[in-house]
Amino acid sequence: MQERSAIASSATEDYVKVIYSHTEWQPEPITSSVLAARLGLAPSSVTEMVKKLAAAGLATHVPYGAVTLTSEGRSLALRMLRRHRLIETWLVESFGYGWDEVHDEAEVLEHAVSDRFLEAIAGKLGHPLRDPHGDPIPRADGSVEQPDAVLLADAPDGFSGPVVRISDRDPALLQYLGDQGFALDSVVTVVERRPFGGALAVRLDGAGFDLGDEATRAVWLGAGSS
Amino acid sequence: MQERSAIASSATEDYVKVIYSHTEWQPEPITSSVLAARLGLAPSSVTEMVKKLAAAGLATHVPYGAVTLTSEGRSLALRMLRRHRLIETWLVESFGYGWDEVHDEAEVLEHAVSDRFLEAIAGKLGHPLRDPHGDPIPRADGSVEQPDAVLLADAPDGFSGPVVRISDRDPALLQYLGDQGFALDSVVTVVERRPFGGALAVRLDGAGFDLGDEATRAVWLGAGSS
DNA sequence: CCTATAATTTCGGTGTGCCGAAAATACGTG
DNA sequence: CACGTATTTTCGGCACACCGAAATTATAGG
Ligand SMILES: [Mn+2]
Ligand SMILES: [Mn+2]
Ligand SMILES: [Mn+2]
Ligand SMILES: [Mn+2]
Repeated sequence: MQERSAIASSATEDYVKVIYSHTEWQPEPITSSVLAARLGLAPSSVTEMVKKLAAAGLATHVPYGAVTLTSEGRSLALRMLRRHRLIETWLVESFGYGWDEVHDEAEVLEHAVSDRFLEAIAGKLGHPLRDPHGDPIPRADGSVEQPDAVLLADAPDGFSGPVVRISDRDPALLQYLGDQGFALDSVVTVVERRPFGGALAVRLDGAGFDLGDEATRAVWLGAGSS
Repeated sequence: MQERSAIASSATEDYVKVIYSHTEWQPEPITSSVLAARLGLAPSSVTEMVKKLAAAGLATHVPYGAVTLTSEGRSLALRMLRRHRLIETWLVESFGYGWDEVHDEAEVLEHAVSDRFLEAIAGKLGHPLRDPHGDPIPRADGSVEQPDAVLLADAPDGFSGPVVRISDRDPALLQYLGDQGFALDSVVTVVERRPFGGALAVRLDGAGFDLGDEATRAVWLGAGSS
């Protein structure tokens, strides 16, 4: 019999959360260096910690290869994402935070609130299934509704569809896009791809924008039409 | 020029909080061993940590003597007590927690919430000045209203006064007292002290109780009459 | 197939906060 | 005032999570 799922440190919680969420909207498995970059840590630190995750039965790791979660690791990750995203939603709904202001606060609170408290806010919010950025909120039983979506950067000319998700990694970008009128469910149409790796021209509510690489790699569009 | 008040670790925050609150209702300064007991740590750990607090300018310590806070330590303590007690109040008022259920959750959250968040809940609560246990909530500017009070164990026979504070250290005791009808502002009268270190007979809302040592050392009464 | 380069891991080391055992100190009693 | 006891401190050590430098491994181009 192995270690009965012991209480994870907040470092452990952050690792599995990042490992899981990396493959949420894209299939590419995560490598040590990407994991290090996302966590803001040195690669050597990550290698060591990943070994500990493996020893704890949360991850598997082929040396020099990708890091994958075990089913136990996945359920811890889903638990943490539920926490993170419910807290973000609650900060927006109940405290008037902007969608560009919630991430850092949630990043800390997700490790601190009790299950009782978390389920209380889930109830107050009516058990929402997506957070302010369109990321799916796993249910308490670990099930998730993952929407089909196309990265705006990959959408063909003429494609049109609702905004399904905007990555919350860069608050400044979120604020910019919010100011421009981008919101979940607003419909975006790809007008034209400027030549030589230039910007992507899109239309939103009748208005036109040129979006750079960073922006088009942060926005996902749902089932639409070409 | 010394270290500009650096961000304190949650260990540091807990130490100054306990040091300060020990002299809140009683004048006796705190010693290493009492501090260790309150924190649930070994005395040797406390000695070392107190040295670090002193080095950080938060406390002063006469070897083999008492631990005292500097003004900087005191203001950090007040900041933490404001956090702890506002969070406790909020859990009771907005989440239906019982007064015996809030302490542990607050103990964690006090280190995690941002100032913005804390002041938001303070506003929602109407800037209360005492928590569910009667402990004063310091204002954001660091000022406190400390009520005059007598420990029930020290009150003379015939003394009568409103409950001003009940220590939140023992949840089981809080629950018991709550079940018996004890609440802030309910009036308690000391009837008689049973001989040979026995219980203390009190009256509350017409009903009589015999309270043991632990209970009478946890309840404070306000200005009353003999 | 061989090698240069980039990614990854290993290794020695750090800071924080904790512990138990042993040594030092304080203090009440005789 | 001296001594035994209780308190406090010192000391060596540990767990956790991190780092940079050096060593190792993968792999892509020639
Ligand atoms: Mn987020
Ligand atoms: Mn989010
Ligand atoms: Mn409390
Ligand atoms: Mn309290």
